[in-house]
Amino acid sequence: MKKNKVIKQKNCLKWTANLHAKFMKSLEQLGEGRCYPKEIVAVMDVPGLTRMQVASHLQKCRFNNWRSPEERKSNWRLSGQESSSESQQKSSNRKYGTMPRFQNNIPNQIQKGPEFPFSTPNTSIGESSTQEKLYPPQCQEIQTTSTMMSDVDSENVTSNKPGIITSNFQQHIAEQNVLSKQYNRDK
DNA sequence: TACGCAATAT
DNA sequence: CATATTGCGT
Repeated sequence: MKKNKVIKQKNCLKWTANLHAKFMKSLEQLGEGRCYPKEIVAVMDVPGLTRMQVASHLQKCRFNNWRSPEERKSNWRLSGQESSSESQQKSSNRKYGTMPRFQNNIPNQIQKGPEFPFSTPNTSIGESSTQEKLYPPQCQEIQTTSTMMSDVDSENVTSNKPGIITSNFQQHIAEQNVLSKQYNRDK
């Protein structure tokens, strides 16, 4: 036997807003109904990224819009509230290459806002009547994703340092690297 | 084969 | 909790 497979790493890819943005961009680029994980990976051209990871993330995105870990940090309260609405698709069609909700419009107009939505409600807890996005039984809301433009940088959890800074002019804070090791081992 | 998704594992 | 991995159906 030979020893190989040194490149076998079990990296827990950290889906940051940046990476996620690129991910979405690729989706739009490919087009609706054509976002195959393989293609996505190809267009993303991110070394280290495997089809599985994309597929896994894609799954979550499809189900719900997926909230970035950073955002998730902000609102984490309340519970319950569920709606029992179901829609059945009577299509034995395979939902291939479907995108998560909304899906950007066709590449017709790029939202280029010289402004950035700045919200600084980061003072503490307390108020937080954030408008929750409820899913009406039938219509879905369309939300425009913030058009972010930044380079790509693959973040490897393996001894990766925040060396790469989002060297850009107007870029919001860099990605925090608060690695919280949450090891919850139940007995 | 590859994708989609549920369940499951870490 | 988030992501990876596995398994099954299509």
